[in-house]
Amino acid sequence: MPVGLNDQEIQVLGDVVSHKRKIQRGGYLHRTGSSFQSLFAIRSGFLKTCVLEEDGRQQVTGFHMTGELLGLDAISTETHTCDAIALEDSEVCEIPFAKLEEISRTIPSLMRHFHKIMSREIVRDHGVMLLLGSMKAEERLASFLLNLSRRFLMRGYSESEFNLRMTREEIGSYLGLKLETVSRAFSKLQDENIITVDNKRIQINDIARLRLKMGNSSCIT
Amino acid sequence: MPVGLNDQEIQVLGDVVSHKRKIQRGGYLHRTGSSFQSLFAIRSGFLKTCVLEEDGRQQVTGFHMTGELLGLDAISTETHTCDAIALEDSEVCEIPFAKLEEISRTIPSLMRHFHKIMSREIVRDHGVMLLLGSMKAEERLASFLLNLSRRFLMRGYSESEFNLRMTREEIGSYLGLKLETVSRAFSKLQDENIITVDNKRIQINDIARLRLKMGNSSCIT
DNA sequence: TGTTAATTTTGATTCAGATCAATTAAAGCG
DNA sequence: CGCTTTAATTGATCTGAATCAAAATTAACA
Repeated sequence: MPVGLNDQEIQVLGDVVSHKRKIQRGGYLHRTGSSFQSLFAIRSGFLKTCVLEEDGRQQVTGFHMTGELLGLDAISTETHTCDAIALEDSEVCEIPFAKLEEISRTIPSLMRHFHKIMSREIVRDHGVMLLLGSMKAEERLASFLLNLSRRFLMRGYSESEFNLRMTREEIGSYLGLKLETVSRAFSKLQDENIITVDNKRIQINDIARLRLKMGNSSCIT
Repeated sequence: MPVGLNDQEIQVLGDVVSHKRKIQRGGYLHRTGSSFQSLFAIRSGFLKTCVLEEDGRQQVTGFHMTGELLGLDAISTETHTCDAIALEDSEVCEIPFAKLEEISRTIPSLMRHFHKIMSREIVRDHGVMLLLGSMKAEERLASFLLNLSRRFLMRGYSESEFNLRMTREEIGSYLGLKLETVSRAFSKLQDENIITVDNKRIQINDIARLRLKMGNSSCIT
């Protein structure tokens, strides 16, 4: 159930959902090149999507949590263009895309909602492009933490204290930085008393100053 | 008329298109914050989309040519999230989005096609993220030129010789580089006899070696 | 629980690209 | 057409992040 659907829509969408699927930490929801049948709505857990380069390095294209929809990139070629890997035990609903299209034909609000979700993904990606194209290390990390914070808040969790599910290397891949640079940026923000870092546990002490760190760049949605 | 529609679809879509609009070089098709009513299909010309930062600097998020669809990002909030500016005199068809949704309800192939276009934009953005996150200057420029080359070819123009419509600064903004770095990368590729540069005129002499320059990174679609 | 493997932090050094600066070339335009 | 403005190239220098390296911490698991 994507964030923002009303009860009626959720009910109808419930009929579309063929079945639930559990993915263990480290497991794949889908792989690059595998054929596309369904979108996946995350019910619980945390996943990353990444494209694997020939030489083995991976580029993380996103981190995804409850309520988000995965697989939108695969509609285009009917083939998944990235790997989706669970960073903790997760549960997803499989939504056969053909069925979704069929049903959305009769429910305009569902169709509109689906279009908005796709559009939001495009806006998000533009935000990441801005981040990668024009921000420096510390600004990128601040932006990343504020984005996570906001998403946790939206889901009813603390916006100021949370556990990272991903490694420094995965953060670095997403932010276009090396893991050492990510680690140093964490330490720097901690030295300035803006955040407290205890390995994966992050506490934001001064969200206003963290926002300042991000600079004048547009916010990632 | 987005690339890839069949005759029947184009005809139906023709009924949706409310009117054509000309934009002079330097003119705005839409501005950040303006309300969203319509998508725009480029009939001719060349445009850039960019987000403007508070301090006046701009980040180019894309270059767009004939057959491409603009405004997808605005569906989400019903407000444009970027400026679209013509880099040469251009002509677009306005496609009222509400009408498009309505008609696509009765023509499954049109709906599917629209979904594929949105999805392709997401895939493209992931490609740019990869470029910005993991490629170095020369690789980025090679990737950019190959992408342009392919798009010109698809439209019946030469893949090996074309005019850039944008400045070095705009290329740099798109690629996350400073204009001097872009200029140096051009000169380097020319020194190696891979391309010939005469200001905005580009000639690709050895497309195979240009591809090698791009490295092993996934191609931008 | 102990042992191994993976992750994180921190320091030293290097380097790609940014910045600063000056010249040249091209594009507008009265 | 000549004048002004904008764009592009190239050089010199600086700097932020990458790389190399080592230690410390945490997680995995037999």
